[in-house]
Amino acid sequence: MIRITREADYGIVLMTALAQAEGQPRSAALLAQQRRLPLPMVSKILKALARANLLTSQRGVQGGYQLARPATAISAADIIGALEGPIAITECSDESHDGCVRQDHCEVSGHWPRINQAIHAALQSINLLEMSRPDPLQPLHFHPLHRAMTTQVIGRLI
Amino acid sequence: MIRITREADYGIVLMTALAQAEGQPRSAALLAQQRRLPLPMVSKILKALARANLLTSQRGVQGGYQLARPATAISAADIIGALEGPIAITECSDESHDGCVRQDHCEVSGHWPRINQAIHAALQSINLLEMSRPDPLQPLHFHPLHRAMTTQVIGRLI
DNA sequence: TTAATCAGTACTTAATTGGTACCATTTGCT
DNA sequence: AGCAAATGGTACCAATTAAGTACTGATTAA
Repeated sequence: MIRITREADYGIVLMTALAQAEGQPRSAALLAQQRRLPLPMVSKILKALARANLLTSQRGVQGGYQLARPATAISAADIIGALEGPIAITECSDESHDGCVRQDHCEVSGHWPRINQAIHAALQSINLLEMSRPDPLQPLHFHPLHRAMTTQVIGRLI
Repeated sequence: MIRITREADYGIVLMTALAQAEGQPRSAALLAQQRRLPLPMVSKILKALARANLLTSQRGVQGGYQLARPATAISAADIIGALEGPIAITECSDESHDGCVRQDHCEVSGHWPRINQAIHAALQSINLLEMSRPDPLQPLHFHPLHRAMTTQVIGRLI
């Protein structure tokens, strides 16, 4: 129903791998191998995370990436935000709103910030340590949201 | 950072218009004109909302659409879910997870449901009546989330 | 000096979205 | 009965975006 890009998805996978590395630097190649992700993508994503100051990088032999802060101080919102940039939930929510031709007729524009904030708060409430722990609260294939949506939207499975 | 489709965006605009119609049926053409949206899109969206039982429809002359329930009983999650279908936030979160080749190496898969639920709860906490009211709490062009992301992601404006 | 590693950018291909067109069906009105 | 106003359904095209690849440059430790 709401999508993040695969880049952000992979980003979280990689960040959890680094969280489990306990401060040891890990090369892009090793992480790609561990998580079975294509190396060029891994490389690209790690670079972006480093530029967003979520990772520190060390070049050269024995170099690699490590978390820039403790895992508890990195949220899902941090990671997703770093990889997807400041694209808000609708077009009206970014600065180009000033040019929105429907501005005068759009009664909800003032309410999107509230929705955005709610989502942002939800993502910020989940930190990397929580995501890195195995032992999820729920069995692996139980997806409550998905089921809820499936029953609601009859016959429109994509 | 997280996106919904324009279809869902328009959907909320149209639902607020219908909420303000106070039970009077409104035709797709009228709504398109009022909100300055392309008629074919409006038509398509209203049809989907009716199929999801958020609207009732009346064919023929003087027909149109109206809310199937009170505005307080319709949430942002309902509307977005009806229009975007049960696409969860990542691929791993839908039923095809069973075939996910990275399953054994993906440590976060058990945590996505938690994230999805958090977002779903956030969207469900906002109902249509709130969205339909003018008088937003904040001035029209103040977008806290966007600013936060902008400062966080330096040099990667898209 | 050499090999490992990160940094940056440009490019190609595939998928998705936004939007349109068309025709069928239903219904009220004259 | 017939007409016009509506919704219902489906198929389709074009434009945008995302996913993934390739290549070249810069840095560092041994």
